[in-house]
Amino acid sequence: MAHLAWPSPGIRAQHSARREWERDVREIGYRFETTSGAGDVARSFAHLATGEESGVTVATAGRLMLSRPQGRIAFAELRDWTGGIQLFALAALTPDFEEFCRLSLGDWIGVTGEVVRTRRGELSVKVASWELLAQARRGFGDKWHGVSDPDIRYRQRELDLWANDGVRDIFLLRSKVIASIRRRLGAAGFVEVETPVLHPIPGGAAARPFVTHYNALHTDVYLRIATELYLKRCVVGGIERVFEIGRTFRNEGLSPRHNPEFTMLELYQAYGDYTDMMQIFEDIVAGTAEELLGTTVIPYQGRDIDLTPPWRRATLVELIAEHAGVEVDLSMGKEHLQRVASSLGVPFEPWYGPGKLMLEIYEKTTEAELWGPVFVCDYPQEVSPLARAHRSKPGYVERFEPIVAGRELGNAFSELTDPDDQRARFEEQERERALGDDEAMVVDRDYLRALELGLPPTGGLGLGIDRLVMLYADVANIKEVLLFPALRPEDNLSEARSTASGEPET
RNA sequence: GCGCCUCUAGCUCAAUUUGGCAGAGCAACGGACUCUUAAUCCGCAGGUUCCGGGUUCAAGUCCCGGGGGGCGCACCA
Repeated sequence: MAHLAWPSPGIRAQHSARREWERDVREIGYRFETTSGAGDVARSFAHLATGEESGVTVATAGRLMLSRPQGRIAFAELRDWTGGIQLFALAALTPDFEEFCRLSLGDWIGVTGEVVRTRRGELSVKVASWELLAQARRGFGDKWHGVSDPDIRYRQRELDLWANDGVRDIFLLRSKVIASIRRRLGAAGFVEVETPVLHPIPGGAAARPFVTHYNALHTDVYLRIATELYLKRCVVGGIERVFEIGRTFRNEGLSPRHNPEFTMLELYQAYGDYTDMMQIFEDIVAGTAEELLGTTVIPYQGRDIDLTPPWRRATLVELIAEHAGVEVDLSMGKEHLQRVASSLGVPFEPWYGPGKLMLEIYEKTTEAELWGPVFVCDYPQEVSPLARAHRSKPGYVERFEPIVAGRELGNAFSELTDPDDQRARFEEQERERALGDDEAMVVDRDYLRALELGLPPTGGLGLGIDRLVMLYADVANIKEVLLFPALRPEDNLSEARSTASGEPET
């Protein structure tokens, strides 16, 4: 829907009376000490029989989500992040009973009282005292339907978190996923580090960066598009098992699967190669599923995904043959692969080499068909400037992408360790940039100097945390796993309107 | 960036095949009610139908332009 005008007439009219009430009648507490969460109370007294009074007094706080005043008696539902519990108020027992009945949905209150189960069987706190902690001057949407408008849900996530069941659970799950990965990697001897977000030149991936300006140095800097090069410099420095979970930024369009800032795990292991990385992928993805969801077979968008290791391993060439029905190989040469691409309706630029052509064919015909999980192995060197040449297949590198539900979940390779080879690859990238590839890499001399100190054989991987959480949470849109996804700013709307209506821009 | 869909009260949704007084439920506001479970009942109020033009006696509805969002394509993880 359209953006939300504020303050809207409805809001003003609805709440002027309540502002009076708050100012004149009710103090807002500074502090409230709870003995337990609302949901914790519900769980620990679940055994109470109908009509039974526990004799135990608790103090708990949260938002009022339902209110059913009924004359000399009132029921309400208090909810906090542990769950919910019914409140049971009596005119004869509850202080300021009339005001308690006037509370609005969404108001925060703290209550103390005995835990009882009502005659109708609902576990409740019998309110012996209560305190207003904050007023909700805006509504929380329909109490049955919540708020379904995605624009409101994403722009006002704080409202969405209360109004729609399950939203908060996704973010609690996300937190647990990241905690679980940290724990697993820590147990495997990996050290977590933090490398710069502001890069003098963007590197480690093929992507367009965001540019910003560093005043003190009178120079432009780039928001990182990957953590890769700094992390491998850590390995050169002797941090043999290193990882970072951090935000990376890519200056590209929004989609249900892309946000310009996203969270990536990158990990590097000295003395390892890409086969070690496959094992780590399986351990993280299946292990975390087992730990948090209780199973390695998870439902996703109406189908099951079996994450149980070991995952299928197949080469890019094999999978293209399976799904596109064509035999391809780098040895066929550029012209032949162009003809194959044309016959499949795959568009390409004239400067694409055989490797880029092969990758395009894969991405247009095969990738989305792979339900997986499957490790797609052995990419053309041409499209993998940081990966080490395959030990037995000329023209290819030791690289794989794990594909689940038709999507790349990450990327991994046996790292290129030879500084001369790396320099040549960077220079090749610069030639491609000159030909029109604005995502091609540029020569990173700091990185080359590091390689000249000696990088041992190293396996590395990247894993998109947002996409992993999407799988676990069974959601199709990345915005569902980002608390505050990128949206067009509302502030631009009035400006856009005046521009559209013919007023000159300033 | 391109294509398709969509936008009506604070929220969820109605409004007859190009058109004929813009409605309901919930929330809010006033009242009744001593065991409710989306409580119920009575009353009251609530609108720039996303914005700007146009066609028409008459536009939420039809046409043009713009904006937000969703989905798809493209690019990427």
